[in-house]
Amino acid sequence: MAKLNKIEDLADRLHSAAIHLLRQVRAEDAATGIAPARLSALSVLVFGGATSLNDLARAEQVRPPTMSRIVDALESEGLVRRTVNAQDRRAVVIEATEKGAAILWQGRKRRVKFLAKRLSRLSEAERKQIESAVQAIQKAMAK
Amino acid sequence: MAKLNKIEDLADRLHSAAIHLLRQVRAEDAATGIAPARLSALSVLVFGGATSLNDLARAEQVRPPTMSRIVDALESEGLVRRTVNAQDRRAVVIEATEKGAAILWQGRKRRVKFLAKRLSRLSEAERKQIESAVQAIQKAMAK
DNA sequence: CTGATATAGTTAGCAAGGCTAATTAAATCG
DNA sequence: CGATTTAATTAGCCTTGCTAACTATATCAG
Repeated sequence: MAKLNKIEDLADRLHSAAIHLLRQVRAEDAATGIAPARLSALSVLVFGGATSLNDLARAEQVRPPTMSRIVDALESEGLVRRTVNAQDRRAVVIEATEKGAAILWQGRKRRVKFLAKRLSRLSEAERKQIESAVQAIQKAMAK
Repeated sequence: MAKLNKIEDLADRLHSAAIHLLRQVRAEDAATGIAPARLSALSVLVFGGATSLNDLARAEQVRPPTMSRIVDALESEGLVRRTVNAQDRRAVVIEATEKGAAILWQGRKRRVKFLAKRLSRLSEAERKQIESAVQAIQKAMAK
């Protein structure tokens, strides 16, 4: 009843902390005026570059029809652009427009600044602890 | 360009780690057969006890009509029970049924076990780092 | 004590975002 | 060249978010 439960307790608290953190950070996204799934897809395009629809769907862990509709919405808002892939005319190339990239950047800055402000409440030592923990978490969660 | 950017870099990495972690953990919930918003509301009822509809909506950060519908669904699945509050007959008391609690418990165990398994890949020292970081994160994110 | 106001919850109706099944068009393979 | 596979879309469903409007009960002011 000792070790395992201790790890499960830690898992539980880490889980809660992650939920709590993301809830607050996501609230900042409202200021972009872009709905969550759209913003997330746009982020992949801005930071990862142009992709096909299937790859974008995979990256966002949704099915292609779902992503097709999200791209429709982003396109009609002028935030992304669809072009036919010349090498494979079945496929489309989706990329962020200038406008899309600019809006995403503002939102990104807002989110990171919010979290940074919260982290600035801590001591340098506490931030170092988080720094180490982030690495450990990445290691633990790697596929 | 020194300190502030360093904190923002940390904020960025912490944010990514939280997203990555929750994405994987949530995938476990599919096995419960209960839709996400319903599962989350049920969790509040099981771990926090009976509440009014408005309180439950507040706890889940949604509006009352949204919660009313979620409770409808949970009720028709036999996972929660609505009764009239005798002190204030406008209000309802919502509580988990035995069945609801049992199903939630299984899902909870699955989720925590999944995360614990990932954490068990780490050294005791790395888990200690996460332990400290969780406390620091809670402190940083407190209202 | 009664009429006005406030509060708890529901209903109606809309939008976003998830899914599967079926379709269209292009590429590839035998 | 015909059959199969692949990329994307369309159609149609469900869940979950919202606001506005409604019902029923409680409370408060005169």
